[in-house]
Amino acid sequence: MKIGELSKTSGCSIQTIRYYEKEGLLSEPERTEGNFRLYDVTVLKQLEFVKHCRSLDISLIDIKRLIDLKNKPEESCSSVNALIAQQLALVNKRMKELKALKNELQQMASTCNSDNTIEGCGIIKSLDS
Amino acid sequence: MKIGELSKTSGCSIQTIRYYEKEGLLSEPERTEGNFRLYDVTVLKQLEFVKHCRSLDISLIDIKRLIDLKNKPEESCSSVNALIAQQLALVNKRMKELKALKNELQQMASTCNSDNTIEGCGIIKSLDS
DNA sequence: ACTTGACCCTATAGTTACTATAGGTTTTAC
DNA sequence: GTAAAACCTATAGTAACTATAGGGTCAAGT
Repeated sequence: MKIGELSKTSGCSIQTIRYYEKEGLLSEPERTEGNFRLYDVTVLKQLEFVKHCRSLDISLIDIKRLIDLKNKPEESCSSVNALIAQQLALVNKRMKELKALKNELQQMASTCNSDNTIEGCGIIKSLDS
Repeated sequence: MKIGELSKTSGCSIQTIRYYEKEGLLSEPERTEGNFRLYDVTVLKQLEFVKHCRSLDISLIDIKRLIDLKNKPEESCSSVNALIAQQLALVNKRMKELKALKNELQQMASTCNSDNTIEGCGIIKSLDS
């Protein structure tokens, strides 16, 4: 199939597919005589793998590491485990930050309506402090 | 004070200060004869305002809006309120995503150790599916 | 055979909020 | 007087794309 079809079946934009290829996340496809990319089914699996990783917010560099690891099936999977653990730590950290954020924003929102002008606006006041 | 001192007292890097100035978040300071920026205390307050907003993950564009609103004290503060509400919605959305993420990552991490090779690694398997 | 439109190609710029660098000028301390 | 520290502007780099410009290819219809 050509890139347009791959884009439709995978849900990735054409530019993203080309970008992933350039970054080494997808193997380089055959080309037609006219230089069009020509894919077989295996690339679809590669792309799904990348998409799944991205949906977990794993960075492209880490995805590349995972792909390299996949290609060494006899090695220890402890590095895979470490990578996921690290990702989890990142998510946990971000969640904490977001909770604090949410609290402050909610509190700010609740102080808004003393009167209706910016001069008396509690939100601006708390941002100023 | 010069930019180095402002940087130290505010905790913002020198480049960031210059960047904020370029983006119109700080008023342009006086200059010495030798073209060095010369700040008075009011800029420190402006900078604190920006920092506080950034700590709430408010985008620079939105901070600029807030600053513009601050300068119209007689107007209605409903736009301020809307901006904060929107920010809160954004945070809530991101928190939901992160929770889902965390769940999947935790589940993946727990499937790791069937044997110790990548070939049998449950994490890679779940990423493949 | 020719044209039209859909599809494809590469290369480059834009996005956000900074950080880092290069290459130069000014000030301060000795 | 000179050397170091601090400052200046302009530009490039970061992540993970998206969008655009300016072209080439291919299939269908006339």
